[in-house]
Amino acid sequence: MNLMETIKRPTLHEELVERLRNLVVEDALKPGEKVPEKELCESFGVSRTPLREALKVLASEGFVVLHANRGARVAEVTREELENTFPVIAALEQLAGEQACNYLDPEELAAIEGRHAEMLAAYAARDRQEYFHANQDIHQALIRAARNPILENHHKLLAARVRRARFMANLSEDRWAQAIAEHESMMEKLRQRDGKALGRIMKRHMMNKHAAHMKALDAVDPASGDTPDP
Amino acid sequence: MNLMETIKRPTLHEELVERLRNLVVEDALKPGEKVPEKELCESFGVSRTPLREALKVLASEGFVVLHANRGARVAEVTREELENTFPVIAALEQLAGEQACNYLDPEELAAIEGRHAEMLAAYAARDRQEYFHANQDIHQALIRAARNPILENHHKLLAARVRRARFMANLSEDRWAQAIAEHESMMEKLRQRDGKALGRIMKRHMMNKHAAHMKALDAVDPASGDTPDP
DNA sequence: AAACGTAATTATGAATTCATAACTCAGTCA
DNA sequence: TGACTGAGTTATGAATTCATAATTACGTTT
Repeated sequence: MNLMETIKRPTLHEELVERLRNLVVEDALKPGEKVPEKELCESFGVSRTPLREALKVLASEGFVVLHANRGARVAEVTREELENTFPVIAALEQLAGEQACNYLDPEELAAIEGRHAEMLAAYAARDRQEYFHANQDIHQALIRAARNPILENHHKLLAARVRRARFMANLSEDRWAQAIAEHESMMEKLRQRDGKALGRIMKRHMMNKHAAHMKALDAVDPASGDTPDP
Repeated sequence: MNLMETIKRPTLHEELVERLRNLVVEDALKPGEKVPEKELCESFGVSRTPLREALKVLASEGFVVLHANRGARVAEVTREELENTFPVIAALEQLAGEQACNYLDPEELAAIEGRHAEMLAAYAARDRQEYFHANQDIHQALIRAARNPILENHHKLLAARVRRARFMANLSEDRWAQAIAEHESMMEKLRQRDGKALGRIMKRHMMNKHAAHMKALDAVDPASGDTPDP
């Protein structure tokens, strides 16, 4: 028989992990904020047990921090964390780029080409929202093309952590243009199925993003953690 | 004041995550086996709540698999998982190697030299147990030298998953000699603080380990998942 | 005897309860 | 005024309870 791999019926805690992680990544729960266990239980209509289970896994993923007998707080997005996270993502993207070219099928390439075109359109229209979405989809598709769920999983978690920082650093015009150029090169190498080159470009692309983020952070908060004085 | 960073009093679920993960990695809980919730509660002297919390995070780490209404089973170590995991570890080790040379201080180098010597002694004495431990310590120290907790954390999790496979593949004499040679090169590059070269070697070292594991697996189970016939 | 159906049992997910640590905020004293 | 104290309140970690899905055991039918 076997109509489906496994019936998709998520348990409460699985559902909650997804939802809470989104709240954190989408900045609905602000860094440093105490996670309001009670409120969330009521608004989700669940008891504390599954919610606390979800918080435990979110903590292991680094989205919240647990303090014994003092509950959970949303993890801060620190400069140090970004400094550490980007290089790891870059390494994973490099690997993904190398592997993607081995397995990519025509439909996948077509889908990526399409999204790439939409991203260019969003750039032309200066539509940051749509640009981010298209950009994210492209990276995700490239990672997926590597056919490595372990890689995909770790990348997804790290990418989510970095995505939280988009509220801190606004894309500069220069960086935006540079990113577009990098994506053009990526598409070129992808069409040629040149994995090594694609990997190198994706790594550099990510390290440039890293640099841009750090520069933007410097502009806002030069002393890296000092309290800003107004 | 501040005598300690933070008082080290792990909550039950944290303690349980560590202990259960060790049981899985050390093969006390066998792949595919149902995790005996009740038994473990009794033997650890805790209620189901913290134990189940621990299982949730172990599941997110990939050490157990949860089936709704059907409890937890120890994750299988499949060929496919190994095929996927090794390249990711290799990518992380490459990054670690590159970074380690930037920050390594003399005491750290001395400690690694010491452990390296002990590893050579274990090799000479054909002491697999001690060899594995020294080897593991060296890799861990190199990762730590990169001063990147994110990298360290992800590497630790992946390394633990692969460590489970050591029961499946016995180190061949050839591979052992090759691994020793690779470690000699690593030490050389480390002394020279040649990060790029160290990274390359560590990556290759890991991919060679990967190949050795796969070869050993082939010898035991050529059809990759078929039931072996005796 | 094999296959099916059904009742009893067990195991699991989730809610609830409970003991205690942490926090709040008057009241006290320097 | 401002720091300290301690009762009262709240929040948290963990145990327990509860409803139900899954499994097992057993009987029935062919």
